[in-house]
Amino acid sequence: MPTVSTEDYLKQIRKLQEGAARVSTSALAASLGIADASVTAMLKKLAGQGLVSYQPYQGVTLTEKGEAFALRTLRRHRLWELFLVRHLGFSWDRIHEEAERLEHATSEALEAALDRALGFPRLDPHGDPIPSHDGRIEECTGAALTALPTGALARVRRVADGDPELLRHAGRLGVVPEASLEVRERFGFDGSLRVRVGGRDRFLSAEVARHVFVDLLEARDG
Amino acid sequence: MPTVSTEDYLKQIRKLQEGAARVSTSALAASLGIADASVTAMLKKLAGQGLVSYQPYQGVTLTEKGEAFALRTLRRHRLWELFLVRHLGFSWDRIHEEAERLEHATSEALEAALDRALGFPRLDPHGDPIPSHDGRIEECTGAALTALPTGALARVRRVADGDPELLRHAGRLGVVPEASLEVRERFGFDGSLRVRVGGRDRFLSAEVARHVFVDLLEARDG
DNA sequence: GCATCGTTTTAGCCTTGGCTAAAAATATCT
DNA sequence: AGATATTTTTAGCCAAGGCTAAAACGATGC
Ligand SMILES: [Mn+2]
Ligand SMILES: [Mn+2]
Ligand SMILES: [Mn+2]
Ligand SMILES: [Mn+2]
Repeated sequence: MPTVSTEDYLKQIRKLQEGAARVSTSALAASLGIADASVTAMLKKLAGQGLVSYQPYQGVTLTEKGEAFALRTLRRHRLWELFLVRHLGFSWDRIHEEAERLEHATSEALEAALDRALGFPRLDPHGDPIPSHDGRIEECTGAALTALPTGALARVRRVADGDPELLRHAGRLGVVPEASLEVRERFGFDGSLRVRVGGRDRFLSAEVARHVFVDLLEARDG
Repeated sequence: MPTVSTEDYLKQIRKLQEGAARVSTSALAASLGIADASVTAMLKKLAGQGLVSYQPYQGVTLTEKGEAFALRTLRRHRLWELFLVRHLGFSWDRIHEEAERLEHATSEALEAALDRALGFPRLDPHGDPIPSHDGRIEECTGAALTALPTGALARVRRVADGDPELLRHAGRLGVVPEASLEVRERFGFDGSLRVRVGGRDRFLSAEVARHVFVDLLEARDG
């Protein structure tokens, strides 16, 4: 049985591994808020358990076993996030820290019960894919909203879940997964946008637009 | 913030304190499944935090602060138990170990959300009282089923939650809180009973009857 | 009143997962 | 290449929460 720390390390390594093949000690330490030296020590333990492949000075990668545990924790995390929103009335900017704890207190049976109660969902409230029970996970598709031309029609697919304040802001504007929007105007000098969403015109800063990912429905001139 | 161990110790001390004023090191150790020496060490730490009053060789009692934490954990435990039954389809004999972990992963906000989703319940699935948010808890009333005379009509108030097998058995017989029953026959030699419950006659061993607590509705001759 | 017995504490050890400061390895720049 | 800067590891420390074995305490019995 992995510990809470083990689960959080593996989950974080997996996240950092997207894009870069090897994860550096310092990157992992910074993202976990833990001292570099402590991470070095932990990586040796994880390697000893066959959860990561670690060579001194060369960073880490997850083994198959490590990735399976990482995905199991991520699945529980995202099931809880959706459950908190749908069944307990939480707003999507308050669920991350709750799920961060609940994911470690979730048995196989509870995971299955959550999944069933939610109708075997494929996406969490932020639009991120929920890994399947047997460890498959869909790719995150969708282009950043910043990439859309004026006049484009698109559907929001996902909003990056890193910053609760950004989530609360986007949520108030109606920029949530499944929402349709149209790019009305682009301000090149600062990268901000005016979009039509939920029957209203909204201004989105570049900072917000960078964190919103969409599927293009139609590109037309404005 | 108390740790998981702290919460479990305080909860257990409170439980053992019912009936006996002071709780002995060995009783606590035995009930937690931890070595006596480890408990001695932990009690010193808890005393240092003002959570228990501890004098060497004299056992412990909870302080006001300690009792407040104990009741908070117990509240979360019982809210989760009820939630698992009502909203996640668990049976009442499988909820204890789940709640034993979830109780420690529950924020103030989550506690409140559970309470609301359940309609501010007063009893858990076993009929045990749920402490209020401000730390009040009702007494466990009700007489043991073994004490009822033949012909008595009663309503089940509570079933002792110590043994999952007993719970599963009682559940299958329909002996659950709120169920009405009538004592049809008493077998003095072994203390077992025949009762009418849920439209059927059921035999209850003394072992089961000892763990079922009822409110007497009417005592009449059979 | 003193020896014995069970309970409790002390002593010494362990693992987990943190920390800081210093040393070593790697990367970068001239 | 050599000097310097950055990254990573090592060394040594700590607190929490366990363990066993031995010593001390307190209750009991004679
Ligand atoms: Mn976590
Ligand atoms: Mn999410
Ligand atoms: Mn617990
Ligand atoms: Mn209960």
